[in-house]
Amino acid sequence: MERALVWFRRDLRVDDHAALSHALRGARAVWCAFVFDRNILEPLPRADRRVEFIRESLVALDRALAKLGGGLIVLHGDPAEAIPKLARELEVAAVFANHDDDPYALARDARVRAALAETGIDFRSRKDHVVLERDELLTSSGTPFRVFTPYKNAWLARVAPADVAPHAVAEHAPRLAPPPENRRGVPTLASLGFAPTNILEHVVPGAEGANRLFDDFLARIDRYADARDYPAVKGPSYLSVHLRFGTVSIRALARAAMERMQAGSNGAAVWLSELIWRDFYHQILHHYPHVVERAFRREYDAVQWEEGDAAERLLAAWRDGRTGYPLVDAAMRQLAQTGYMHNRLRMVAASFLAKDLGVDWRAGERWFALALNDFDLAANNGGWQWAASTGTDAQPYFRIFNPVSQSEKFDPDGAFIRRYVPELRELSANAIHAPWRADRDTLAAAGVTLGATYPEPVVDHAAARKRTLERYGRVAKNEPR
DNA sequence: TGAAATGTTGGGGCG
DNA sequence: ACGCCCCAACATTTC
Repeated sequence: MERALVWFRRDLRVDDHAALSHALRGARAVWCAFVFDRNILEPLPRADRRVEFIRESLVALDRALAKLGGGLIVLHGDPAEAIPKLARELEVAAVFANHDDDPYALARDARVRAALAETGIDFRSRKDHVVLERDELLTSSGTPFRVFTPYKNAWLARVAPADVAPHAVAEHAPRLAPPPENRRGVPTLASLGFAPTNILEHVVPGAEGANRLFDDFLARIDRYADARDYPAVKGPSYLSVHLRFGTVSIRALARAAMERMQAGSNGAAVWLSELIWRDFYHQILHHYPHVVERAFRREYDAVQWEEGDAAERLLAAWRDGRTGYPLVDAAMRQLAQTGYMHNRLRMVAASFLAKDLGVDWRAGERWFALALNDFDLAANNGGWQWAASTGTDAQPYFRIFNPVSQSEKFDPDGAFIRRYVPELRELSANAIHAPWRADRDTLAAAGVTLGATYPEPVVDHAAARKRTLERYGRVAKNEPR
């Protein structure tokens, strides 16, 4: 093949890149392109941290490609038009891309493929974003795994070094072609119609940002198992946003985790499980796309969630971090302020919305989808369905988090709460988890007035718990399965 | 990748 | 010394 085009989407790096490696090995001249997808950008609020992360990561990607003699062509429009147009202009024989199994992306790629085919251009896509995808790992009877633990065991038994070996790029780099003169440069945020955000205060974009985090994490991965549940502690890798946009390769992470696990690190084993959860939810989305709209366990589509103004007010209080439950509020404010939320808190916040407020989990899922820098449809949907007990391998519906005991367990001295709910800063560890239980003097001494400086609890947990047991119990009785 | 309700046990205070 | 009660601590079951 003489000429090829690599279309970057959620894989904004040069190293260990399946489509790029494949194209470089198959063609004499290879161009690289990214499209700011109008269909995705248009409905977004005019300030979105992800758009800024992507833009900055593209600048880094362009620089990395330029160092190898190439560069990045960045377009703005509908990919189904922009990619075929560019491919014809460059007279390539094929467009290479990595799989993206989100429903929108599948439809988009089908349109691109069809439009390319009109002028005889191939569309070739490869697995890149997960270690095992689609039908690669099935039960012995040939059905998809629906429960995590057997999936994980099969995954560990099945994944060989070859599955996580890097896709070579550097040695074929001389085949990279520089962008045409009129196609140079990454558009500014303003020219895309977006305002700057605060993401650069929290995240270093691009492969360099990912590598820094990864180095930092490898130095403490052995402590991951013990540290990961405490939001005030630096336990997690914080790599999720980089995994989402492919500024780091999943294979590089899995490789390191497997090596350290074999060397006896329990922390590495637990962290690898989290990477396997990611593969698990991606194959769930592939096999059961109805989860995007409905419960994985269809009988739970019949759950009667709270509705009307009261439900809207509860949802707004949850979203804005003013439920009166300090850990929940701290979590929701961390999300709004930084675009990140600690994983333990995602479970606490999701459980609170579905099982304390009785609000349809899909409303929470939508908010997370807007606010999370690392938002990934498969993982976000899986996590929400798990928390709402409607999902695959979900917790039983009667398992209901107590937001106060979760707080006492996982933020024992209240350090995390104080960081994001500063109006409670002066409360002692005894009082901070449930300020409404503290006596008048304690609150006054800390400058707290419930209902004025900090909300009263929007619901009573014990009563909410009973309502939730009834809400789900009706379904479980009516439609056993 | 719970929590609450209920049951059991055992130590200590006390008459 | 003994029975009785209380209740914390732990275990089991129930949701």
